[in-house]
Amino acid sequence: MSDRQHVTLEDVARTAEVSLATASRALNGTTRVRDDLRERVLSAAAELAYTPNAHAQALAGGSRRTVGVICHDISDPYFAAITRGVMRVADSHGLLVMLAGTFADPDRELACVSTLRAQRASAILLTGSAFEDRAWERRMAAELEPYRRGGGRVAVVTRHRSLKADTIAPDNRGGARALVEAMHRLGHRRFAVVTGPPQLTTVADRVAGFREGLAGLGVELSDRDVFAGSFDRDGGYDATRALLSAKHKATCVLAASDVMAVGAVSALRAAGLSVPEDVSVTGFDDVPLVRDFVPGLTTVSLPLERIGAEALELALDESGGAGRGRVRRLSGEVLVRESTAKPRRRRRG
Amino acid sequence: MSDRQHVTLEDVARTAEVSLATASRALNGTTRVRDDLRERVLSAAAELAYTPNAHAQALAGGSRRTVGVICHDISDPYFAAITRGVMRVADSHGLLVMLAGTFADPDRELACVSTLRAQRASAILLTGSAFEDRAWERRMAAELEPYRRGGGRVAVVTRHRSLKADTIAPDNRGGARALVEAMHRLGHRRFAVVTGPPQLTTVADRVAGFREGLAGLGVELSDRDVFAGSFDRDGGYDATRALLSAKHKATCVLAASDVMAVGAVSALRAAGLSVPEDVSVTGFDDVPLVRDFVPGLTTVSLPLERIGAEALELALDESGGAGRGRVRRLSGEVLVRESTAKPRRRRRG
DNA sequence: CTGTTAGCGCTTTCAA
DNA sequence: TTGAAAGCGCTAACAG
Repeated sequence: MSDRQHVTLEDVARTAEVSLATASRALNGTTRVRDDLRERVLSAAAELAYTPNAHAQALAGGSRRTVGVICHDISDPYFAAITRGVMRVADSHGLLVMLAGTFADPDRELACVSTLRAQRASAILLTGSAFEDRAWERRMAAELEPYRRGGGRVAVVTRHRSLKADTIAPDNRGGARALVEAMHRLGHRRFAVVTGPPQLTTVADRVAGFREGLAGLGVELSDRDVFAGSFDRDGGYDATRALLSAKHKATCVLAASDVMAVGAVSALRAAGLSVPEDVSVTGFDDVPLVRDFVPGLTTVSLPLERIGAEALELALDESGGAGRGRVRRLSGEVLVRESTAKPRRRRRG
Repeated sequence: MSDRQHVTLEDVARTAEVSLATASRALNGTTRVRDDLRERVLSAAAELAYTPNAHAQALAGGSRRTVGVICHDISDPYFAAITRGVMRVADSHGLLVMLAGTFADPDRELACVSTLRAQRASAILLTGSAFEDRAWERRMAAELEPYRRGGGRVAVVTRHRSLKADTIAPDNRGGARALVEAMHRLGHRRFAVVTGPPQLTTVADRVAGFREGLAGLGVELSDRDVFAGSFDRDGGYDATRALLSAKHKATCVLAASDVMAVGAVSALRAAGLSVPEDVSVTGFDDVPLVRDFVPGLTTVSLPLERIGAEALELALDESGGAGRGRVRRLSGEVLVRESTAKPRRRRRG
């Protein structure tokens, strides 16, 4: 009650003229409390604008009311959509989301786990790609292991090799394969890929899918057909400029994400080319706002919000082999829209 | 060390054969500790994969390592950009962001503050609009007041009447005024507004700005020129459909946000109209991805990331009248792009 | 510089 | 049912 001080349960108990234990029980509904006492406690709490100290609660062995979400960049609509899904589920469980952004920095990712561990988050969700890096994986595993031992739950989105965590696995590879098959059907034979850093498993899987699908159709995708930039809009723009300077003759540019595709289209336009008349462009993800682009972006649609929601549900679900690498696969759907068309100079298969 | 248990500072101290206090000091660097002892503590901590229990730390009067951000919907690029700015600053202060989404529900907003209060967040940032509702304001103030008394810091983005909190105030009104003036200069005389719920202060301010600016130019904006929907893409779409069914003869549609503008453009297109040939459309915010839309959206550019960053900085800054309603104004800039053109049937002023 | 000790605010036995 | 009391893990006096 004094200045710059919190109202504590003790204040409430005193005001209500009951013991601490009774006040606690009345507030939490753990045990039956005589009605009149409960009333007194409740009104005292309201009167004093009491809010329990979550730290004290957590420390006393009570609740773990938070979950941690680690993403690369919340302003990327891919992560924003996933996080939204997480938040919906968190909300329905009365959990608060602690959000950490790593800006795709492996070390920061590790540091975030450590912080979330310190916060005793009830679950940690790794929503960004893993990094294809043995040493990193080892360190991450070392960080996660004691967290789990302490009762923490972990779920990851996309493949995290050797982390044996519960996983929500969007079918990047299969989606990529299906996409190139559709483009091949449309008549395309010369492709280029505009992509992010290959160490990201998401990127690696998608590119592998492109390559596989094309190989199955007798089209080879060499390293000279792959242009990498940062995994964002500007990366798409830059990689496409590189492609243009290399005078690549692709009739179809495969971007590793919708956001990169947006950059790609802009770069193409800036160079005086039109989409899809001169070049076809595809994306990946089907993120919300991009759906309204004109021309509509051909892409692989992923249920982003659901991915986030299921990641948290999976982490929270204690049943069946919990924590021991359960994998839930989610497939994508190829959406052919107006950013792709038959290539100008068509050749028969 | 036993199963399903956390490694505590005591374990570390025991392993390092020092006292609890020494272990604490070695880890936190609060006081000088003999080098060899510190070494022992550090290596014991590393060996045991020790992570301090943030709850215990907070409870013991140590750190407050988190800040709370309350937004309406993280998948809205407006909030995503602001939150990104917040996270950047949080990161540089070693703070973790606790993110709460209210989906523009006033009650949930209140509940979020309460939760964040319980978590003893060092600051709470209200990034969504306030609701123009006396009762709500009172309740919000009642929730915030004890939080502040306990040393909590509060900052809000956009006007929150009677909350007398530190405020980052983007100049919605002035920006809106400047925007309509630019459109008037282009030759437009008949306007319609596609907007969100008028209870949101952001919406109210922008519409007021439109109205004011137009009035100054001798153009009246009546209630029949204003079409409201939800404050998102679909709201923009729906409101525009309503506008269309009402056979409104606007030559320029003023959307209350970029995201709504995207919906508006789509609705117009679906009705067979082209932008800007048949109708001009403007947005507000200049959110990232929309910058790549074609036609480029005429809008008022707001420094969203900076708004988020400054909100947290302001909250954290204890100097000068801290907490007592300091206001930092940020102005927007009118960006005329290709979604607006001279109206078909031009008339002289 | 190091160790001992008293809390921080709450939950939860254990008795009454 | 209710109350007293023992921690949860850590920090910060306070002595040594």
